[in-house]
Amino acid sequence: MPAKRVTLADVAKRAGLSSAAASMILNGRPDTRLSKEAHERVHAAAAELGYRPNLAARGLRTDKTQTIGFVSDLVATTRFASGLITGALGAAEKASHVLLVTETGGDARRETDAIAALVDRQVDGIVFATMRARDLFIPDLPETTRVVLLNATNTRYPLSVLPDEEAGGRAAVDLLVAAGHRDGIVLLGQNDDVERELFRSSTISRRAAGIRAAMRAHGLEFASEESIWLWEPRNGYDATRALFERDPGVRALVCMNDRLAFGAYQALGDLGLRVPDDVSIVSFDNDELASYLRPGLTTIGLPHEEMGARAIELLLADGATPEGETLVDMPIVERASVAPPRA
Amino acid sequence: MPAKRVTLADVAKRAGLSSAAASMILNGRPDTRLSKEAHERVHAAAAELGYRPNLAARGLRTDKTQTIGFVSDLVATTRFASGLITGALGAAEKASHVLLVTETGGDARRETDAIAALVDRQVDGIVFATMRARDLFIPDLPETTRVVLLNATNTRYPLSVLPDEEAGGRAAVDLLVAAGHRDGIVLLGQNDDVERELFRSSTISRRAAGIRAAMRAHGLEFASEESIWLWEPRNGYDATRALFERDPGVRALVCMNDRLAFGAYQALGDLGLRVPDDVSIVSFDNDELASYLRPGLTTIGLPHEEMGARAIELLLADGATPEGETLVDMPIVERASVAPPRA
DNA sequence: TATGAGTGCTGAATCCATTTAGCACCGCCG
DNA sequence: CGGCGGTGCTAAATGGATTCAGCACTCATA
Repeated sequence: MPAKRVTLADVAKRAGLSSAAASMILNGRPDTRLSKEAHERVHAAAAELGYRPNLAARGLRTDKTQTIGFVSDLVATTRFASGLITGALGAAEKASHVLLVTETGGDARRETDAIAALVDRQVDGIVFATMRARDLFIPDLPETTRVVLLNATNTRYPLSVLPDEEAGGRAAVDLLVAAGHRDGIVLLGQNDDVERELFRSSTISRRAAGIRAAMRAHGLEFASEESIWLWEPRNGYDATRALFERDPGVRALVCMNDRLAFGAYQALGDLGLRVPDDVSIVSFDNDELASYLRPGLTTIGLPHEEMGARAIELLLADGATPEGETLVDMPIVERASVAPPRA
Repeated sequence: MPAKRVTLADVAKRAGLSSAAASMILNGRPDTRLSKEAHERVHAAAAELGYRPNLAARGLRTDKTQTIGFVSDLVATTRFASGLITGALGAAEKASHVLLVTETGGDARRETDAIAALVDRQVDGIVFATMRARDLFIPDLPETTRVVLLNATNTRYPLSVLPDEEAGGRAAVDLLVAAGHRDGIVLLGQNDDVERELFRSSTISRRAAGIRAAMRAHGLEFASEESIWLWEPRNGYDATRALFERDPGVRALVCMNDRLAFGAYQALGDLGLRVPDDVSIVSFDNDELASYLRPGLTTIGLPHEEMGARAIELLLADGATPEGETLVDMPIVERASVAPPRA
């Protein structure tokens, strides 16, 4: 690239036309009456000079920047967030847009600052993503700013993209039932009696609702429900050990997430029990972990990337926007942790 | 926020001054001779109206956008990339900058497009990050664009940020030696005889070099070196089983990464061997996994976040820039996988 | 031969903040 | 009283693209 930026005026001059004409031609305006020759000359000149429009100047005039703000509470911690970003990045790229990414740590002040920074840069729209789907607080925004919520909901902004947790929950149970399980099924992580008042997050309650609906539909009941506050491997381990000491007849585990399942694997190993011969396991998230486990963990995946992509598509789709929630299917990834119950 | 954007002219009018004066005051220009009253009136007006400068307009004039491009080959796959981004995001936020993030998948064409998109938006600088530190290809850029490489090197752009793998490699071996290991130490993942010609990545070869240097310094030799092409748990599992079938006298494993170590844990478990009583393990990366393992894996961490932050700091530091490579210390995270060798 | 429609294009305003050159005024000195 | 230096501020240009209003022509029609 040359030292001096090539401007539209340079292109116009080389083509022997006004910059007005050059602008219209390069933007492919339909109703213009410029000659074929003019078109050719301008395009040739632009190509020869390596012209690239200055988007700051264009943005100043048109109030469109081809830039989308992506506000996330956490990108580092979970792979979930980076999946969302990757999906969003891909969709944005397809639409020749670019993503201004910010991270707020869930802190209201940082969130306000981040939004100000984005608005100052005239983003065309903002995607708010959160890791623990909740009703998100959103500061005031210019009315023209389009907003899509990703893994979150908000009363003021109706457009949101969520995983279809209800269906996912049902799928998990169906998997077990299809393998022949009816008794000794335990729900690991959630206990509605204990947690009725607890705010976990709206998507998690849908997951639980789906699980319960499927159990009812099959006329089954959980042998027990284990409430676990923190869904980390260590807690899954402890809960599983305690569970089997109390009730050795457990044949299947529905784990609320893969980390819990990972802990369960470890506990089962220490107890001399084998997956899936002695106990079957289904879980949620399709964490990286799930593929590392031996045998592979069957899990209902969180469709991060597709969700990210959908959010951008929704943001960019003008006109026919599907109001309300967009539910994205959770993929059922069957590995090797489910088998018929031992006789 | 009001429907119409507040412009500098609005502020100036309300303060009873010209926009030139308002601009100077709001930007805190030092040598200006405007009165104290003028300062107060302008600041008051700006506050009352909620004035926010239009950065597109400013950028057009000043060629500074307070925006940094972050080009990464992969953000989704490894947590490594998101750590880099998080670190970069934090440092950028401190400096009131914002990050335009793009992902290229390592594809040259997407890379070129991404850079064009960033240059079009007049970014102040670009950070190129790659997951597998390599000599990165970078298309032509305007001469004024500052560039920092993150986990990569390039002959044309000397500024780069890398983990101090050589020191990290030495630290891993030192840990084992300090616990009393001298014999039966195996290097899992790398075999210089086999891989001499193989291009893995420049940082990995430094890691290996550090490991070897420390062994030499202690007057030790590996009982064996296992070459593994893909550093995934499955491969670590297979290699470890084969290793112990061949040589049951192995007392310690230096794993080239945590996923390999994870596989080794699984294999050891299946073989009835315990970590760290029967065999000690040190590894690299401080993957999320490492904390999930039982007992916790002692590992030399990749300082993602600090690296990301340093890259931004380097980019923004004008003047006294440390030419060349900035090496970031790898944290030694001691958990429970190293113990004195069994007698 | 005006009149009108159509064709191909341009001039100038506009978006908003920054910045340079310089105006108007004051008090003071010789 | 003329001139000089300092003080406090403003007009206008600038950056680059978009866009509206309209100019200068040609050709056909009444």
